[in-house]
Amino acid sequence: MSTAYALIDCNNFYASCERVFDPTLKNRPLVILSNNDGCVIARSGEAKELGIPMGIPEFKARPLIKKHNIAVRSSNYALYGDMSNRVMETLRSLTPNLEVYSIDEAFAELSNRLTGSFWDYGVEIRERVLQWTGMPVSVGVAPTKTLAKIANEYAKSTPEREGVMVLGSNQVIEKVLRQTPVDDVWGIGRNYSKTLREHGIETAFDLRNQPDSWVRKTMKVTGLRTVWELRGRSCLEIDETTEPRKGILSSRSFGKTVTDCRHLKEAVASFTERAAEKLRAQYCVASNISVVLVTSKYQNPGSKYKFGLEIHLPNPTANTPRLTKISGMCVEQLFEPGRHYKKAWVMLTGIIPQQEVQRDLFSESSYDNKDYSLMESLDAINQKFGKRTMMTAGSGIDQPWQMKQQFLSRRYTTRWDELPEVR
DNA sequence: TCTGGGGTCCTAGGACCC
DNA sequence: TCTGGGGTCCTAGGACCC
Repeated sequence: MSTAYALIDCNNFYASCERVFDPTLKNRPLVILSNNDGCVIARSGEAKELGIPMGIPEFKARPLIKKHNIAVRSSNYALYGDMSNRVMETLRSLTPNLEVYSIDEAFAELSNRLTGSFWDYGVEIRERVLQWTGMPVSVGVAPTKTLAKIANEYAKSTPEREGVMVLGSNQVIEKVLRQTPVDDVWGIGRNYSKTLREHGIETAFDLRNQPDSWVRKTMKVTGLRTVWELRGRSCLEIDETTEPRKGILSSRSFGKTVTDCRHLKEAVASFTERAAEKLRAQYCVASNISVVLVTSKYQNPGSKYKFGLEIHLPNPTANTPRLTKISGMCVEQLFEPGRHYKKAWVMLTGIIPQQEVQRDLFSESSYDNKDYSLMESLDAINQKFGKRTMMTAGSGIDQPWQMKQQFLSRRYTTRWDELPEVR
């Protein structure tokens, strides 16, 4: 193996973050709920063993939670985001070629190492991250990213591996692929795995042995890449760049259903505010904004429950008041009395770097220097004094639609007033 | 009663151009 | 009856990821 990829993945990331700052949670089963406390989105190892499934609605899990005295937390993204940065910085101290793939995983490219030393490298990563951040991680090493994912999974589920697995020789790869259910392969989701199983393809090993033409036909080029990667031919490279996002979405379910237009406009205004903030954080402007209002899809199954509108902005902008005004007009058009709204979202697309904006000489509404410095001060104030210190009046003060967060832990690392205390 | 919030890539098909 | 051949751009929708 001359070039190899490592996948470093935090174990039960959200649960581990909570534990770093609250030792009473050690060894106790723990679940983390989605925004709005709707579903279980993360579980500690103990909670998994007790049979709490991923994604289950909280009310369905409640009997088990009671029975086993499982600890419950609302998701605390301020805390998780900060912990994630610490882990990634630690990884960068050990490997220059790092691709941060998600909040809790990163790929590293390892060139010119001897097979023997991959294992040592994995152990070193684990030890350093644990020591510097308190976060347990697992490491999988293999000739391709797809195989590194599988190696990582194997390291996690096989305690004897002590959190590190190297897939080097063909014999070992084959043995592990035979044990890997096809739906555990990266890139194979619910739909494809159903199709594959209908064709008698049960394991990663079976999938690897399918002819290219059939794979291409049933799973398109992305599927073919997956199969080649399983065969050890690398098709996916390390991507270290952080390109600007192509779309920025801000959405929330409401704490309780919203039926009046004013509150709906407030909610959408505040989502617009957040989206615009993200947009400016990457020094970009948007050329389109779309607003979607959502009612319950469970209430009248099959009937329409999403109502959306997209507006093209002749002059791309990142100006919050301007965007808020447009999204408010969308709400007015979409709103129908009598509907019970559960959720809304605001999406910004057609995103281009600020400097590349075509100036429109005859219009005052382009994103000019005055706009820019106003927004810059707004962001600076909110960063210094906390979110929503300054906001547009349209986003409402009382915000009755705010999400439920009954079990929120403190933002230990990002708020002075919520630092952990030692007695 | 109660069901998350972000993202990516690919493809097909239509509009439109020369 | 016969009815070009190529291209681009955009959108909607479907698949996937964490």
